[in-house]
Amino acid sequence: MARPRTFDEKQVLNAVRDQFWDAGYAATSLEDLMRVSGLGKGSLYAAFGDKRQLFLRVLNSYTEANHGRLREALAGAPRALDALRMLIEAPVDDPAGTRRGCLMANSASELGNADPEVLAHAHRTYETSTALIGDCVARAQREGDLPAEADPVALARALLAAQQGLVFMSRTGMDTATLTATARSLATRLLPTSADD
Amino acid sequence: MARPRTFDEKQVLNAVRDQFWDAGYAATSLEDLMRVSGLGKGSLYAAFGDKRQLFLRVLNSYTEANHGRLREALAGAPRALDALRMLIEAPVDDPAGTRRGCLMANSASELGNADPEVLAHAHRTYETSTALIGDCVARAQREGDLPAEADPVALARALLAAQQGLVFMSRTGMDTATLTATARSLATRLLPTSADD
DNA sequence: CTTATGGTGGACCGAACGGTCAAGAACTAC
DNA sequence: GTAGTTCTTGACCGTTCGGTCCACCATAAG
Repeated sequence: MARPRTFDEKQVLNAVRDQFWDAGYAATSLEDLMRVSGLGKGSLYAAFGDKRQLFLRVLNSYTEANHGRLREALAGAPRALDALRMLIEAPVDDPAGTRRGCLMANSASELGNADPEVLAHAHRTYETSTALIGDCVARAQREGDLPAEADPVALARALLAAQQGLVFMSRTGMDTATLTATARSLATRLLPTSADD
Repeated sequence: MARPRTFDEKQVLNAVRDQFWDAGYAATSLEDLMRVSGLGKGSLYAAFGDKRQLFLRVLNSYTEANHGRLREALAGAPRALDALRMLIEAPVDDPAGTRRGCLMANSASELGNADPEVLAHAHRTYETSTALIGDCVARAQREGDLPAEADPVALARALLAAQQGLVFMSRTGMDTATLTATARSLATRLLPTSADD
C-alpha cells in the first residue's frame, strides 16, 4: 500500500548502538547517526523519534540481548559454578582494541544525574542480573560446588559488583595479563571450592 | 604591578569540578562553567585555558586529593585491616541524594574512546591506588590479620575492582540497605579473618 | 599624578547542534 | 493506468556551542 523501507531496523539499531557506545550520548551528533545508519534525518525521526528516544531504545535492546546471553550461559553450563567463573572472567576476553566497557554502565555514568530514566533502567537491569546470577548460585550450591550456608542473592550481588569493577579496569587499558590475574583473584575469593583451599 | 584576581582559584576549581561531576564533560557548557564559577569567559580562558584543559586540571586535582585521603586513611588506621574494610564500605556512606559515583570513573566511561589522555590518567590512577592498597594489605599480613600466603598486589587489585563495582551500583540508586549488605558480603569474602570463619 | 600590567566581562563570531518540514519517490490497491 | 499511502531526502530553522577579542578597570611602581 505504501513505499517500503529500504533499511533493516536491526542493522540500523546495531550501527547506532556502536556509535553511542564508542562516543557516548552527548558526543554523538545526529550527523554521526546519519552517517553510521545511512539514513537521512527525516527517516531517523520518522522511524525512531528523537535522539533520546532512539538512545533509550538502543539501551533497551542492548540490555535485553545481554540478559538473553547471560541466561543462556548460566542455563547452558554443565555445572553452575563454571558459568559463574566465566561470568567473572568474561571481561578479560574483550580484545584490547575494543575495550568500550558496558554500554549500560557507561550510559549510567554519563547521564545518571541528568536522566533519571537511564538510572532507573540501570537499576532494573542490575536487579534482573542479580536474580539470574542468584539462581545460578543456588544451583551451584545444590550441586555441591559452593558452601550451602551463603545467601545466594548476597553472593550474586558481590559477583555482579566484582564483574562491573573488572569491566571498568579493563576499560582503562589495563594489560590483559594483569586483568586476567585480577579476575582469577576475584573468582578464587568469591567462589571458593574445596579444590581451591 | 597589576590588577589582582578577584576569585579564589581553589573555590573556582571546586565549583567547576562539581559541575563536571554532576553533568559530565560534554553536557557541561561554558555558560554552566561561568555560572558556577562566577567568572566571565575571558577570565576562565586566561586563567585555565580552554574547556578541555580546565577539565583535565580538575581531574588531576581530584585524583590527587583522593589519593591523599586514601593515603591518610590507610596510614592512620590502628590496624591495616580496618582501613581495608573501610575502603570497601566507604561507597555506602554516600548520602542517597549525592550518588554521583567517582569523577575519574565517570570521566573514563564517558571519554574513554575519544580522549586517550583521560584513559591514561585513569590507568595511572588505578596503578597508584593499587600500590597504596597493596602496601596496606602487606601491613595487615604483618599484623596477622590476613593470610600471609596471598599476593598483596593481587588482593589489592581485587579490592579496588570490588570498590569500583560498588560505587557503580551505588550510582544506579540501589537502596542503602542492599548496598551495605553487598559491601559486607564483599568485605567478608575478600578480607577473610579467623574471626569470620 | 602617570604609566605599565594584568584581570574582567560581554559583545561577537562561525560552526555545529537538534529538530522540522515539504516536495518528491516508490510502492500497493484498485 | 490512477489514487492513496508511506518512506526518503535535503533544505531550512532557531538555538546554542566553544572560542576570540577588545574596551574597560583596578592595582602597583615610578
